[in-house]
Amino acid sequence: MYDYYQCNARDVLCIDLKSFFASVSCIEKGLNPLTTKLAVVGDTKRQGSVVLAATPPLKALGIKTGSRLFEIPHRSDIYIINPSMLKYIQVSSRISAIALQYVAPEDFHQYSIDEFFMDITDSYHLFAQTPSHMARILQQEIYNKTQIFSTIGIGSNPLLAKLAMDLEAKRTSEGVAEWRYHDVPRKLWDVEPLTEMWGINKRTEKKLNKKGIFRIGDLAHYPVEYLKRDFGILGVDLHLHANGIDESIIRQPHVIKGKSYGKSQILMRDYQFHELKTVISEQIDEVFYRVREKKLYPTTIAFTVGYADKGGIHKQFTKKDYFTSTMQVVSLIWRYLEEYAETDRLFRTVGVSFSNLRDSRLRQMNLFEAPEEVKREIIESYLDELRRKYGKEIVMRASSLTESGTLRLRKGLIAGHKG
DNA sequence: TCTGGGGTCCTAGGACCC
DNA sequence: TCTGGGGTCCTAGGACCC
Repeated sequence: MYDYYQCNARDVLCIDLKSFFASVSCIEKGLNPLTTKLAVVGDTKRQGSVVLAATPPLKALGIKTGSRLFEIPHRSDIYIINPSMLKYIQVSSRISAIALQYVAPEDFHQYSIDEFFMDITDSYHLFAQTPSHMARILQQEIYNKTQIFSTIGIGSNPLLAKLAMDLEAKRTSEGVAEWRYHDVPRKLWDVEPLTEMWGINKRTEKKLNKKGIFRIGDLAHYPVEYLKRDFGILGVDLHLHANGIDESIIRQPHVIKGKSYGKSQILMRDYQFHELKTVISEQIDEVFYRVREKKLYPTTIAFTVGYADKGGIHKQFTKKDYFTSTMQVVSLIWRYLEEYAETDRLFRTVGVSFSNLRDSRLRQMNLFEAPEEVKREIIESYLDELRRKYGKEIVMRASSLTESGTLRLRKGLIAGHKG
């Protein structure tokens, strides 16, 4: 047993916007999310497309996030629509702004587009009697101003707040639940299967089951040294989390270790090998544009291509200096693929990712750098200006106009979704 | 009836240096 | 000459999140 008196004792809220994409899309159409059957899917034209969000009445029919479009029954009372990412981002920002009326920015953490944390320890007194009261005030205000329902978990640390939200608040009609350390044995330890808990998915569950661990309580009582031996740091985290312990404090955000920017796509059809070069170029162009906007250059670039049936190639390259142009990266990748890809097979997925980013402002001009390189950089920065002025898609490579180009199709898409 | 897209973190093993 | 060991960087691959 742990001495919970030694642990963080804060008042943290974890707020989840209920069926967010689906709700926003309903509201946009003047429909009520609580009574309408609506699903937002990645792309309505693809039968295999995944469901990104579904309203509660549709979920009641067995359709959930991750279901496939072809699993949704053909019925006149079911709406199936494409995402409107711009709209979702707008609504999400409005809601975050509401939350920021109640905490200082450093006590606020946006976890994803539809989930955020607030440490209200120092501020809730100004607005409410108790943390739970504060949660209800916030929930009500979000609803009044946006028509979006939220579920809120309250806990003594971010983990307990998240667990309270996932495992209890979501299942109640009011959508608020509070978990303190003393609730852990009663509320957390009976949880089963293990995948119910944040941080445990199928693979880990399987490995834990082999050890005879089936409930979170089993995990909490399993000797931590064995978990450490078999799972490393993750094993220690599993042990602590099963005991409700999480020492992170929102005001001291952890530094992200290896930030990366990437772009990946599942292609609309199977591609032949020679067609890939265009797509890869487009992706690299886009990611370069994004990192340049942040005044960064990558020292490591990675790419993945997946065959249509199965398997694929993943490779990363690191350059002491750093990569500065699309051409440079494309030719490196292409040379590799020409040598190692099975060029007579068909391809279905492509992705690139940049990491190990360096601040370009610190850049020292390398006197030995090929003049061609410098020229390309100048050209790219000029094109960036055009992109900023007229939008990312205004500048297309000539190859994008060929059959294999995807840019024209993607025009009007944001974050890979139809906007 | 294959296929969302964007991320983060961890580990193991090899290369290389002192 | 069968031998040391630690630090750092890099790559591949796995796992999980929303």
